[in-house]
Amino acid sequence: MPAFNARSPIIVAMPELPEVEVTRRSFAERIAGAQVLGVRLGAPLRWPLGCRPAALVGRRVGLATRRGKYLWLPLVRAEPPGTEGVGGLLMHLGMSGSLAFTETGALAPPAKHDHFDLVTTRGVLRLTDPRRFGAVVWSPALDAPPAATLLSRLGAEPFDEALTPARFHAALQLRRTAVKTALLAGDIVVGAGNIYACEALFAAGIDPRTRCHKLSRPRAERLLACVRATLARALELGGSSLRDFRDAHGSDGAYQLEARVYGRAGLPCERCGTALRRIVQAQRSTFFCPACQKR
DNA sequence: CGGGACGCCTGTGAGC
DNA sequence: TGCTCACAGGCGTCCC
Repeated sequence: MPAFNARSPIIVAMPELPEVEVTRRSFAERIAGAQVLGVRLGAPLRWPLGCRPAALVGRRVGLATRRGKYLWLPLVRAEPPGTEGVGGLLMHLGMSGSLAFTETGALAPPAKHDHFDLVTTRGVLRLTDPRRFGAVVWSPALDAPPAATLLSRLGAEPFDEALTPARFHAALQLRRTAVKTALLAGDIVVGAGNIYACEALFAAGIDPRTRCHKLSRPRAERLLACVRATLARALELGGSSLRDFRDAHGSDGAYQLEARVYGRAGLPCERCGTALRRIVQAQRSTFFCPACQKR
């Protein structure tokens, strides 16, 4: 039983947008410029790779980028002359995946849940994913299928300044579903997974069952600010945990989130003392304070 | 066409 | 103490 007033430390096993971004930063510059020597495949992931592993050999690794929770690793073909092509790997960590880049010579042999190794001249990029919801998919270009198809459904990046309060509010006006469900769906704004969606709605004082189109402009603006603040805070924590990880403390690189509502059903709201509730929306648990969060 | 249900997969932990 | 089994979740896909 957690202490009465303590926030529950939640070990975030699933990679949310902040952790994906921290992961990207951890290897992007170190692997950029390397040449692909080979690919090792383990158990199948969500989708097949989509090309022969040998087709990647000799390609030059570009700078990894992120869109939503997807990572794009450009693999440039330069030889022979006249056959230049960008192409690359679209990667997703699912809910239990992690990526680690290990300098050449220090790599452990692949274990049970290591499903993909990109062996390069600078080291090995390895995807580990116990539940195998993750994916590594070849795409001939970022703006061609299958990458473009997968990314086409994504909403705005949460920190994109083009996502103004007015645009956020306008997008919500077009929806009749519950606001929590819309946040999770990620087609208006990406990045708020189940935990962050709950936490952001609590911070904004909005009942997760509120229909999107019922939200006033000021409340929509407040929600957007809270989504951003929640993700920014997690990004800070993710960054600090990564440093801990490098210092050889954490064993799995997980970081801790101070949850005010997530996983705390029955415990008192730390703002008003009312017992927090758990409901199910779109097959997912939602945690909220029935007193602080208004429709 | 919006919106909700389903299923993939396996580690975890509650309950017997 | 050991076993069973529901549950957790991102998100593409299917169906109403």
